[in-house]
Amino acid sequence: MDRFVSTFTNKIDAKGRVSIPAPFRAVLERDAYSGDGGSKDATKAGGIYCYPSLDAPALDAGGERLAQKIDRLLAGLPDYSDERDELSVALYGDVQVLSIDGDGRIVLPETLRAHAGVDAQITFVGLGDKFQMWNPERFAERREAARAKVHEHRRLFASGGRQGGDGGGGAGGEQA
Amino acid sequence: MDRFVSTFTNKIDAKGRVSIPAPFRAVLERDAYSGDGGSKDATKAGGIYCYPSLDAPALDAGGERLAQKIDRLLAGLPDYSDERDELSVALYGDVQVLSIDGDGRIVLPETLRAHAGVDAQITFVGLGDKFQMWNPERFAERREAARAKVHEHRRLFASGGRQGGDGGGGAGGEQA
DNA sequence: TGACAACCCATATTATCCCATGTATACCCA
DNA sequence: TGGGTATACATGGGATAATATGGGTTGTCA
Repeated sequence: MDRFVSTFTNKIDAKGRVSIPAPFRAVLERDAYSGDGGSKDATKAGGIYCYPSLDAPALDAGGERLAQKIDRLLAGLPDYSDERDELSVALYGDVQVLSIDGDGRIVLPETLRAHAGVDAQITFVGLGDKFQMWNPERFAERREAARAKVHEHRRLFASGGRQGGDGGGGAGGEQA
Repeated sequence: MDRFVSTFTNKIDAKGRVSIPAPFRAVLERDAYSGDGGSKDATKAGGIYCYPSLDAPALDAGGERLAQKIDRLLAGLPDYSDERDELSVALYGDVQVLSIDGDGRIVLPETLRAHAGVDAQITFVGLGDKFQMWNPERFAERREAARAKVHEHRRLFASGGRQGGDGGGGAGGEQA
């Protein structure tokens, strides 16, 4: 199963266009082909779902698999519950379907750019099922925080067998 | 089960390329073949997952098995939780998928080289499930520190007898 | 007709592939 | 056992393809 991994920083040009990192594009294409019955239509394969992150100044995006995941998430909540209504609005309400042009670029609408606080450059961050788009400076902070947290909690999930080298490497961690 | 063992030091050429030590390459290939249903696709078999070590100026790397380890780690967390997003950033976001060319080499991106502080040469250190890449001088220091520490703790687990303190380092046939 | 979006093309930079070389190790044969 | 050869590996360089990015042109809708 393909995942979105790594981070890439690309430019936003005068027209508001951004290149999707090629590895992400590859994941999206495979996703679209396998997701529905194999329509090779570029328009279909080229669309990504994008919406403001609920809890961060960033944008969440992904392909068919992400959309289906949201569906399943909502399906799990009871009909007519307040929670479901709110979540539906929050998730579906702000979703934009962005088409990818022949050169692998999308155009970010002003509302989305505002939410992420991006201007000249934008950072793509792979998160497995989806990816996020960040203002590069803000992401740097976020990344540090995340690394600190993993470092802090590492022993919690290190239980499942000797969590590899950092356990072993831990013997030598005293520099740095 | 194959493991990464020993240490090797190779050169980084003008283009940023490094040869993966042949024994490590062999482990990676077997890993990729056994990991998924036997796709002999070179692209698949040729990729290694690499990310900055959390607590050392080094790079962690491995094959499919390492990737699956990360997946399992995240699979336990609920979708769309803050915690999951945060861990995803540190785990997926920092990972780079480096493809191995026909000559068994990878290209280390500038960001990774910076984190490890490597320039002309780089030391590969086998750690079982994964391996690390170090600046040769720094690794020499770390290894001394690790040996000292092992020696210090030796009596704690010395009951078993065959506790060859070498760790992996000492066994290593340094080359180059 | 004007603004905006989709499309097409040009280009520089970067990564990927392919081939050549030197060297150390393993192998073979006398 | 010694000499010679073959093989595998690390490494360097050049050619080629992919990618990101800038600019222009056409089409579309208000």
